Amino acid sequence: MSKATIYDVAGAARVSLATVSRAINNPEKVKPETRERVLRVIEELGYKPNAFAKGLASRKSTTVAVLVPDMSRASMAEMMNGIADIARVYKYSILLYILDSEDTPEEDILKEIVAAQVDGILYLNDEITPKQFDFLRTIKNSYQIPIVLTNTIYPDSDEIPSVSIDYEKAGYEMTKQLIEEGRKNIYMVSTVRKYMVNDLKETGYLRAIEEASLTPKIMRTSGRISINTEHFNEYFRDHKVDGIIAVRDSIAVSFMNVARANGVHIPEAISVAGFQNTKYAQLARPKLSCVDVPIYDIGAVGMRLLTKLMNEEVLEESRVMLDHSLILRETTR
Amino acid sequence: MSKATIYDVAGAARVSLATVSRAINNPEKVKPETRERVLRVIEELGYKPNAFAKGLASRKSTTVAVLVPDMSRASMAEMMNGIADIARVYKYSILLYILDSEDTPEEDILKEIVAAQVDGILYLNDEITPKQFDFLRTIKNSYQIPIVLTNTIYPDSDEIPSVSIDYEKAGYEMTKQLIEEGRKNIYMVSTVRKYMVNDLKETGYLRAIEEASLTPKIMRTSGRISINTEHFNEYFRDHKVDGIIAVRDSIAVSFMNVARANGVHIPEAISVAGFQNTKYAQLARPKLSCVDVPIYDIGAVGMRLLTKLMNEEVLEESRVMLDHSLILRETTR
DNA sequence: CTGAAAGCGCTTACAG
DNA sequence: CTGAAAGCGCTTACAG
Repeated sequence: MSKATIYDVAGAARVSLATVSRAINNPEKVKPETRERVLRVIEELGYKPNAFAKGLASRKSTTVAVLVPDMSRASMAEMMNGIADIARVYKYSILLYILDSEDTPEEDILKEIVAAQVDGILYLNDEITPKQFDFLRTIKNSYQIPIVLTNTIYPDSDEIPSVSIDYEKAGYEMTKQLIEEGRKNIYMVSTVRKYMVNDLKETGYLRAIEEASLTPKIMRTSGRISINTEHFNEYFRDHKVDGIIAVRDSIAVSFMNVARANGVHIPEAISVAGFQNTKYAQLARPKLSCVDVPIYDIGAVGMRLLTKLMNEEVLEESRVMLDHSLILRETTR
Repeated sequence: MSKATIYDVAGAARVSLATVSRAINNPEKVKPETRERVLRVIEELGYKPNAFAKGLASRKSTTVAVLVPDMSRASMAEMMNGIADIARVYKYSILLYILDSEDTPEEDILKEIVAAQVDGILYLNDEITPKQFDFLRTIKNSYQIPIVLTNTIYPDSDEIPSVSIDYEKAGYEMTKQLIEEGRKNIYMVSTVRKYMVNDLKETGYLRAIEEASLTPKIMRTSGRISINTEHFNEYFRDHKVDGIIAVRDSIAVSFMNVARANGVHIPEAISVAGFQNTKYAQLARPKLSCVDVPIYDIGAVGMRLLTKLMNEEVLEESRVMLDHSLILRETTR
């Protein structure tokens, strides 16, 4: 039961270890009979090449690093599913690096990744700061490690390929939807921290609002429910609101709760929409209208793109935008 | 910027590569002056040992495999955070293996893990079937790889250490709580599939129900919202219900939605409770009462336990139960 | 305390 | 098509 080595296989198949290696990695270079004999022995012995020896000798790891700045988001898990499924198809292993949201010692991570000799990197988050982007660019340029941004886009630069949906367009469309419902005082509820993707949603929102000659109103909240509650309460006292587009489903639901507590009916008085189509949206009452983001697919396509890059194939496009759709349920009319 | 090797360091520090290796791994075995000189050079060159060479030579990978049968659960992400934080402290890397829920070719995964030479394995899920348990036992015994079960317990066997809360007790306590509220027709809403942890919750429920001489009523649902809805509707037609304990928060919320649609008031007519204290529970209206599971801690303690095992330390206890608590919000009275 | 050398299990030109 | 041999970058007894 202890692991067989390539020598064991070579001995049992009466060939040299070089032939065993070839039978595995370049089957076409070895005579069919020999190959089959070797493969049979491999099967019998349950042989599997030692990943370290292989990595050391070949300088390739068939491993990708997945950098996750923050695992706490619900969508991360689903994206990981997409990544893992494709990784399995292409025989890549996944090394997971969770970056602390605040004090990320990026130098250390960099060293770790380099030492681990990963063949590629997937950066998966809707937030990416200029500093983080520079960090990724350094890795890419200094060590020639291909990188794909997953579910985010870095503006004004095609240096690092990305996979996401067209968040600007999605923001535009959802805003347009509320405008067509006759809403005049539409707020976008965005986040305090600088999230690239939320910026795009805002841009889309602003475009639609301007086209309709309405007044743009952007409200920024923290992600924390307790703080939001107070924040929203204020708005009900001081402002006129008849439409809300939140950058996340959970924020939209949080808003609805406050609205209800203030005796406001949804969607009669206010239309509400979110982003992502999470379980929160389905579980909420009334059921939340939102932008559906194909998060599994984003992960899967991102990983697929990375395999191409690692294979040194040429990409047709460096910014892949998957299709999204508006799911209109009960919080819009 | 291309990676320095141990030879570069040795050359620059005017020592042999053996000394460099010792300065890193067994600092006490090298004279302070020499050590400092070496360490300074390492710093200057930005040297980081090649993980493959190190793994190959030492037969240790400082890598742990995290086996995740299903990434889609919200709690998984939070548990991963706990694991990753502790892994970082002890300098372990994380290799992520997501098992397909259905057709897991366990043999393949086994081979991969063995080939990857991981030092330890974390199995993280609330479900573990006898088959999966046997699989883990095989790995443990045949390859001497330490394993820790995270957020699950395998009954009647201490062979594999585990970290979780006392789900039986939690189930008991929550049931007791509803009984003390005067509820007589308390249902436990559990899952169709065989989840070990849910079995424990049921056991606790049954114990409390029996003690109070009530009739136990276990309803099994799938995890899917649409199916649940129909299922719950039936219950309202045909059964008397005044208490619901769902094995997951999301199921509890789903139930509440159906209750409301049937004109039933919560908590006046029915007390409802869930498990986990997820964001669903906080976002729901009325706010859901539930058992709080310290999921981050479970991950962290699980990883910590694994480091001890990998270090061949003796464990004081092989079943670690962390504290839980009942959070009584608005769905109980 | 330090160095020379073997060895970890593979891949890959280089011959044949 | 196949084999002998060097080499990947480390660790670790073994001497000294």
